[in-house]
Amino acid sequence: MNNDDKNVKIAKVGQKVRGSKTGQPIMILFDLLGRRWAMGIIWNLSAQNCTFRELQARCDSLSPTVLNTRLKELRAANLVEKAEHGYGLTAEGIKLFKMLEPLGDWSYGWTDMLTVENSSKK
Amino acid sequence: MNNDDKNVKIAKVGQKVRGSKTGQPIMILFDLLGRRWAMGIIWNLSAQNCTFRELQARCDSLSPTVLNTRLKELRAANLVEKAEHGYGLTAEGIKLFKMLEPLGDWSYGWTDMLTVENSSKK
DNA sequence: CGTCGTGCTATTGTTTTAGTAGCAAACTAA
DNA sequence: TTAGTTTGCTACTAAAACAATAGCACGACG
Repeated sequence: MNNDDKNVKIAKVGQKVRGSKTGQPIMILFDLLGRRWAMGIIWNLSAQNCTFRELQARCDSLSPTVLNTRLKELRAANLVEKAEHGYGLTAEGIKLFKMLEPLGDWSYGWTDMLTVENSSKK
Repeated sequence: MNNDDKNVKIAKVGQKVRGSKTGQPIMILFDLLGRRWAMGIIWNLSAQNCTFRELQARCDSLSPTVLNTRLKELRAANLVEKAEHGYGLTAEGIKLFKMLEPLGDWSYGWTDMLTVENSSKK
């Protein structure tokens, strides 16, 4: 079961990340989070633990291929783990979420601003 | 010059995002930031304004195709704008960066933990 | 005039993601 | 026991995103 995880590409410090060759921690993190649905999965799991299919439903029916890939990556990154009821965030995952949390409120004002801009200009 | 921006796909509130059909602001944001180098560009611009090529160099020589696409998206999202010296963050972009900033410190501990884990668990 | 740096497009090939189907294992109830 | 569900996940194919490289139009400078 853990053998699969060996194939998951999570960069180590100093190693090349997909695009980034500097290997700075922040870039490794951005590389991981900058994959489709990575942050969405963390966001949804923060609300409550989910089974594979629940998570899939919450993430707008994303394909199981991608969900499984993301889960492997996030588990390899020690942000997500198998829990009682499906999957859940690890302690580190919760810490990360706490830092992302403010984005939730901010995003409302941000999208409002975009809407106003788009409708007012010309 | 602004005509190009019309083709940039940034979801409006309530609209479908690439994968997400819920159209929640936070998912729109995650969709935008969850594209390659989006957060890396914001991170680099927070340090100082950069010309197109400087930014390219800082972002590990990412292809101009992608850089230009990201810049269009981020400008459409009102997070990045043309500044005196190349490109820079908007006021909103700076706010966003302030929220991402804690990730920088945290990521060091996080990658350390991963390294220890990987080397200790056979 | 040449030549330099800038922002950017075009082209081609590779990688990622989407979309769908379906299977093996665990559980449920008859 | 056996049939039906649910769960986690793999296989396959097509579409989209991205990488890599070349190079062009423009303005500044000599």
